[in-house]
Amino acid sequence: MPELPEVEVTRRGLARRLAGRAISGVVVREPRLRWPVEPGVRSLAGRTVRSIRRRGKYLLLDCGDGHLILHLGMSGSLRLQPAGTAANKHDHIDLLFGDTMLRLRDPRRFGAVLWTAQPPEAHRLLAHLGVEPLSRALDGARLHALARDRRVAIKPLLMDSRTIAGVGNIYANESLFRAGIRPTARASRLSRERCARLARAIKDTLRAAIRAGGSSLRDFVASDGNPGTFQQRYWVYERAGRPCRRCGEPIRRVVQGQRSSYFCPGCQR
DNA sequence: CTGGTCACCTGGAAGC
DNA sequence: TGCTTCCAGGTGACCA
Repeated sequence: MPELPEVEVTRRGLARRLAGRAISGVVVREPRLRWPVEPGVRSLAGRTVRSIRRRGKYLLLDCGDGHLILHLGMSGSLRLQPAGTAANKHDHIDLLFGDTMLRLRDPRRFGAVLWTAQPPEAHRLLAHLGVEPLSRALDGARLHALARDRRVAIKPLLMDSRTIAGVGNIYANESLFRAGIRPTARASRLSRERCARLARAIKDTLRAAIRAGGSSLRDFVASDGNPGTFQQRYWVYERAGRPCRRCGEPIRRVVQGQRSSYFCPGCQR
């Protein structure tokens, strides 16, 4: 579920409450996530969380002598609750901070909790991530350069984390609508101008989603337990057959790389 | 290298 | 009501 905006909303909520606080205990109820939760994670008590950063869809908790790397997969959420709150099904891991705890819930268990003593950017899962979409590094020229020699369609390219980090299925679809580009357009055929438009659309879409608290379709809640509302503003995502909010033509659905793509045949070329 | 497919896992909705 | 099938915010591994 969580794409960049949901991870960023989570990060901001956690940073406000946890930065500078010491881990007083760790509870691992279910270590079978995307990768087994390493035994070392159970012995983090005593360390202080200095800061919380984000790279793509990864959250990085700086603990001084190492980083805790968190990923929410398809169905994960991180909530701050009073320590001692009864655990529900799928509440796999708690990080205790005195009277507060950070709790990972993840029904599908595609998420990850990893520890690394190396700089996190050097970790094998992060080392090959592409440009941060909200950074200045992503602009029309950069996107044009990334797309220029690629035979794939633009939509799967946007979702390829080695190219751009953090754009998932919802926001790839929504960004392409805003840019007026069909998801099936071949990346290499996009003009410099259309790439500039798309780069702006990606940033505008992600920023608007963050302001709305992210999207909550099934599972996602922010660290305070509140759902996001951006799903109410979708132009195309999960709107197949319904009229385009701009021109009225029915939204179409096609499948690319086993993921659903949605577009308006009138507004997107 | 590239592009395409499969696998991992659970739960909700739709179909019969 | 109950069973079956399909689908879902991700991404590493594997193949040609």
